[in-house]
Amino acid sequence: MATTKGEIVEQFRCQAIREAAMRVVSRKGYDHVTVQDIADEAGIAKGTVYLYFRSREDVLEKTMSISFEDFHILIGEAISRGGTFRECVEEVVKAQLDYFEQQQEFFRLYLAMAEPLGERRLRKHTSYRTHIAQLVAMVEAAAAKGEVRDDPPERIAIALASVIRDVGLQRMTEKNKRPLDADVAFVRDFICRGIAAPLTTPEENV
Amino acid sequence: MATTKGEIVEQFRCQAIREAAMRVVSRKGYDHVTVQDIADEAGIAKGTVYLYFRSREDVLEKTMSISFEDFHILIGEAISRGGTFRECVEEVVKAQLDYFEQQQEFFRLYLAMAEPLGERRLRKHTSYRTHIAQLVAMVEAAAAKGEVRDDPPERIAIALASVIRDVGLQRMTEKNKRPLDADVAFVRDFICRGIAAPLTTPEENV
DNA sequence: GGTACAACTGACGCGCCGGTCAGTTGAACG
DNA sequence: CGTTCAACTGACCGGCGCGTCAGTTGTACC
Repeated sequence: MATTKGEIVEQFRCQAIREAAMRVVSRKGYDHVTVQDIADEAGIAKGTVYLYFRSREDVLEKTMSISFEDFHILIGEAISRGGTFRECVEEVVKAQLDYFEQQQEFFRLYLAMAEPLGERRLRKHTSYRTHIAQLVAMVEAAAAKGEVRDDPPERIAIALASVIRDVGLQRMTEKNKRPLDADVAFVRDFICRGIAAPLTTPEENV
Repeated sequence: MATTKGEIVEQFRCQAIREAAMRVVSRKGYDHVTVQDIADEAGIAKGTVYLYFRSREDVLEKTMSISFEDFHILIGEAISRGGTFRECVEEVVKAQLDYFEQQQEFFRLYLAMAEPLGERRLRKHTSYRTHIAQLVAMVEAAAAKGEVRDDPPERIAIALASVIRDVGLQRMTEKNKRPLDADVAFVRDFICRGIAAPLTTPEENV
């Protein structure tokens, strides 16, 4: 038997705990989540958490990594959907803002990870670095085709991620939302007309 | 006597504690600072802290507010130095990146405040809102003169703050620094060519 | 020197949290 | 029904951090 009954149960429990952890992190923030919180949210005893994870940090670490997997795939698809750099940006922005809207819990996790302080995390988390690396690759590809200015791709990628994140955050805290498309267009134009190659002068509007 | 001897001593102590708190926050991050840390850094006993502040939160709150005062003044001056919107942005970017470089302790504090999670802080801190309000006012003034696109000033201000912050952060974590001017120019062009009014097509370079 | 008082100290109380482990539950099997 | 065993539980331990307060120190005034 490839997967025993016990292994199936283990998978199920692990997933339930991670999902609980995600919900709790989204409510209380990474630093303020206790193991008891996670256990309560999952409807199990605290000790049970330790049957499936080594420590609190282990739970949170794995929760983040796995939550980011879907996100990475999503962004990867968005990038490959776009042709020009402008289209790529539009797809990425749309994908991110939409996903943030749908998965508010994940967005909070994303914010927690993007938070620079806390020493351990300080942008060092693998998932976050992977995310940035995706954007850097996108920018480099565009740079090779002469579609973007000759600036460090890391700078551009960071700037892109920053703007998307903070616009997403602003959307979350607003009561009456702007249409998603309006913000997608805003960010796309903001980015593209900010880093468009100097040669191509008359860019389209909206 | 306007200010008694006791009041002078009190002012002095309060300031010493706040400065100590700022240094410790910059090392350990907002959430992980203990009152004992602050007391040790200030060279006093923990109990003494409570003679001048009501609680740990009170120390950190006041530390933030007062640290931001200088910052607000600095940014205000930068804005008033600039003529065109482009110049204003250049001045603000330069002022911020330079200040972040000089006052790394403050920059960490700034990052801690910009962090969205943690409920209490979540962009609600007065100092941070004032900071954004400064930028919004700058954008609105430029919009009135037709220098920027017709997008919500809040969006533009947030985007500006985001880019500056994250570029500053990237500068901090890099070992071999780019010249400050290079990053100032990068952010300025990034912003301006991204939100320049559609009419003025041929913008200058660098 | 003696007194009074403000400033300061740091050990202590208390509650919280991560992690453990002896005990309980319940399912599977004979 | 009895046995076995893995899964699960939650009381408990050690440590930590906030805030307190009885006690100490230093200073000003008599």
